[in-house]
Amino acid sequence: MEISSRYSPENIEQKWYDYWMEKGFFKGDAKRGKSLGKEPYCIVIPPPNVTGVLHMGHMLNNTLQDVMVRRARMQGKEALWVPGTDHASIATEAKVVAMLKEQGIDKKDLSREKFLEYAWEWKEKYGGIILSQLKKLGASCDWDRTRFTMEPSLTEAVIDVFIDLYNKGKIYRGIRMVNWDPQGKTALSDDEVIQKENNAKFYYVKYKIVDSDDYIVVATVRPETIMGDVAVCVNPNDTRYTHLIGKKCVVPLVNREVPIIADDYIEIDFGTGALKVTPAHDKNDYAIGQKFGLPTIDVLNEDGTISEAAGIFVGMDRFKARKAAADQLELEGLLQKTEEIKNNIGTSERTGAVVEPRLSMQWFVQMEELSKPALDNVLNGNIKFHPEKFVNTYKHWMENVKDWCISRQLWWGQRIPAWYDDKGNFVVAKTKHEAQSIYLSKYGAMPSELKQDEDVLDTWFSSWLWPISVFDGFENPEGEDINYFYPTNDLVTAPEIIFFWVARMIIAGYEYKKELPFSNVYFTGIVRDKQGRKMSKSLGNSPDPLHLIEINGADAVRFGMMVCSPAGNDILFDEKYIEQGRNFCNKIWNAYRLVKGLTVDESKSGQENETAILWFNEQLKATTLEVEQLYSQYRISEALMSIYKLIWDDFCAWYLEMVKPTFGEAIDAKTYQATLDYFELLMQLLHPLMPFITEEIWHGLKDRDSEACIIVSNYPKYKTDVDEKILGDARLAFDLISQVRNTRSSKGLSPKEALQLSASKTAIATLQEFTLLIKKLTNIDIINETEEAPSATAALQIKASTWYLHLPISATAIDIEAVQKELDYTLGFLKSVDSKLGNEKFVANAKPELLDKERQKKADAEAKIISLKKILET
RNA sequence: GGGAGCUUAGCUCAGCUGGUUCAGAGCAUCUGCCUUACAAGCAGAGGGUCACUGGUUCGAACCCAGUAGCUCCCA
Repeated sequence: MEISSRYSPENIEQKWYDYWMEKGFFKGDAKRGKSLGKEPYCIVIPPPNVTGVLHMGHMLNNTLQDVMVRRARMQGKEALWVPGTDHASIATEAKVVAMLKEQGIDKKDLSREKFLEYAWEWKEKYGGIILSQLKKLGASCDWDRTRFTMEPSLTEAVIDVFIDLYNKGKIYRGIRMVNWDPQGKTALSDDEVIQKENNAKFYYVKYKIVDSDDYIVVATVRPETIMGDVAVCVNPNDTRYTHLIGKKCVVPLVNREVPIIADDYIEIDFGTGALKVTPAHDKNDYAIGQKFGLPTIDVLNEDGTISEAAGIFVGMDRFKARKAAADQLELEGLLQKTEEIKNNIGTSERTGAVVEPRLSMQWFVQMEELSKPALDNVLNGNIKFHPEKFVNTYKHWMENVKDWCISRQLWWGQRIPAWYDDKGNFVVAKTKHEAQSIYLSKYGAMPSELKQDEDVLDTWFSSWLWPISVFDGFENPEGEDINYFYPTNDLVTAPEIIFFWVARMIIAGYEYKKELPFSNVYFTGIVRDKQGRKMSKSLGNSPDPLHLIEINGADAVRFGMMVCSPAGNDILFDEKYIEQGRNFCNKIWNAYRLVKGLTVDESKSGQENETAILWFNEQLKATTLEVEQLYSQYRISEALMSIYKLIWDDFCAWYLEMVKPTFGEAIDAKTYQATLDYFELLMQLLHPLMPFITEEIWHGLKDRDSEACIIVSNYPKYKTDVDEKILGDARLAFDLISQVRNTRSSKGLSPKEALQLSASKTAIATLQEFTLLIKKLTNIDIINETEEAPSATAALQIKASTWYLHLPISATAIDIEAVQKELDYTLGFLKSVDSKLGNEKFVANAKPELLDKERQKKADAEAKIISLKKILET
């Protein structure tokens, strides 16, 4: 069989993905799981935004989920990974509006129904892109279960939950200062607002004191809101202004007389110490307004233009109005000065527009009580966060949780099930019909007309139900799936949505299932470029993941993502990592070529390979256990690195070199079988991380039944303890081997020239099992027994014993300096051990095991010193 | 302004309850090799006052305090 010396993933990956799909290996089945008594293992995907295309963050996130679910599947659990997307109200609506605009259609000219038709059309066309991209990555989702937050069952769940919470008094409607996105023309929750540093100007504006020629100067960054001023506020302890408190001043531009009030909220040192109070346009001002019973004058329209109420600049955009107001003030001589400053402004996560604090009537969820069990169960460890540090963040947020604004002034989403009469009375009900009967019983008369709320619910109000709603757990609380797969096991997500989503899912879990939605939350890092910048479309610093897969193969890309992503740390992505993955694939592939190219000779005993086989078995066992440990701590990158080294160093560099027959020779059957078995186990160990190449090789190694695939094979597992003795001996043998090779290379001796070794009887005895291997791997033909240092040799120090490599006369010069250095180090080391052992407090306080260890160190060091001195004497 | 976290080789990170044969890994760098599985490879090598300053301790990269720098979250 001719196999290429380079691994080419292109055909292999598609082939196996199709095959897995055809065989239905990705399916999770509650009935099957239950009847076979299997443990369920479930992940629900953090539903990607339906408008999204695959980016590096998705790659990282979904590779991790795939690793976990594949491993669970191989461990014999009934594994299920539920895929899906969310409807992303704002983002999708913005996309659809933009698309319509290109076609010359204005949203304003469309009815709600017509608009939604377009939106659904758009969703059908583009909404599945991201999921199909995940398939290229190898994601083993149960695609038949793909859910969407706006499909009927999930929508019904949202509406039912809204009604339920309303009836429990947990949802209310009220006028609040909300974050307003003037571009999306909708309210946003606090979490959808991103603070950005901004260069702004402080305008120092003179407010004339009534009945006086005096002025009070107010510093503001927002002169366009002056028309909404209803007071000027100073700190009562600010002696500069004490005489003005209680007087009135004149608001410039509109010449309105307003009071000068005092409150200790004002920071004396900030600006001029005098604050203009604009309750309609600032959260803190609003609070002051409430406290002092001041009116509110809303000078902005919903699109961010100046409103009628302002009296001037009506219809002008807010930023233009800022300039206009400043110019006007300047003209009137009321602008004392300006000053450049840096401040933070809120921007909309979705549209990027500068968010406007705005008073409006919105729906809210009362969070304080609802969040209690969600906080408790994270703090007590029922739900674990990885890394743990996020518990702090979570705790802080939950202890200061604010009510959640859930209404959005959009059409794409679940419409709020509230019904209004023409007087503004309302009832909450699932249908108009029900609304009418509730209305009747509530208000004692039939309404002339009931109109449903125009607004829809926040997308996260759908997503927080996701772990329940994907199993139709609201519709059918006793359903087979929800009972079997809920609570789910692991959630993998980005820390930036810990509040948006993770916290709220936990809340919903306890509210509606009286139980946690998942046991573990793994927070990934943010994918950055190697300069540490967040990857983003606008920076253009994000590679196209599909292109990367095309060029390098999904396995290499997965390797690259996993190897540089320690839990919870941001990852500084560099294509070098993918190259490393590609090289790794090639390494595995060539090992496979070697093994497949061997011819077997049944007549050979293979006795010389016994040690190699025994040793590798223990090494494989040890690493498998270590990997198990690492997985349980969610240290995926370290698990991968352990497997990498096991395959590359232990298997390829040591084991295969040990058992490889000399050129042209055949291998014995027993060793060949052991090698195939090991290779198979290695592939299984690696499969969750690199699914395609492992499946390919696994099939190539042995003849398989048609149903057998690595993806559903049994994950390597060991019950017996590791034989530390053979691992320790192997380390010594490897040390000796590399020292021999090293000496050869430093003396310029060809590896082809056979040499001899000498060592004491005891030294040889320690490595008895490995002598054949040592000879083979270093091209040594004879090992002599000697108690004295032979001449014309290089001394190799292996722990406490010395080995002598016989050299041709031309290369006999001993590196005295190196030996002396070694001796000095060892003497120093012995001294520190001695001083420790001579220290009464140490001997009294240290644990007995530690004492033994120190005594052993002492003995070893002493032996080493003796042999080093001997070398120097000769 | 409040809170959390980070600072270990050129880079990305390990280093679990303090104990020098633990200062480590991968990548990168350098040297020598196309040695019949693999140059996407093999054999070697160099590289760190564990941010800084004090303290606790028989002993500190690890614990404590302070300083500096960086990051994130909240206002």
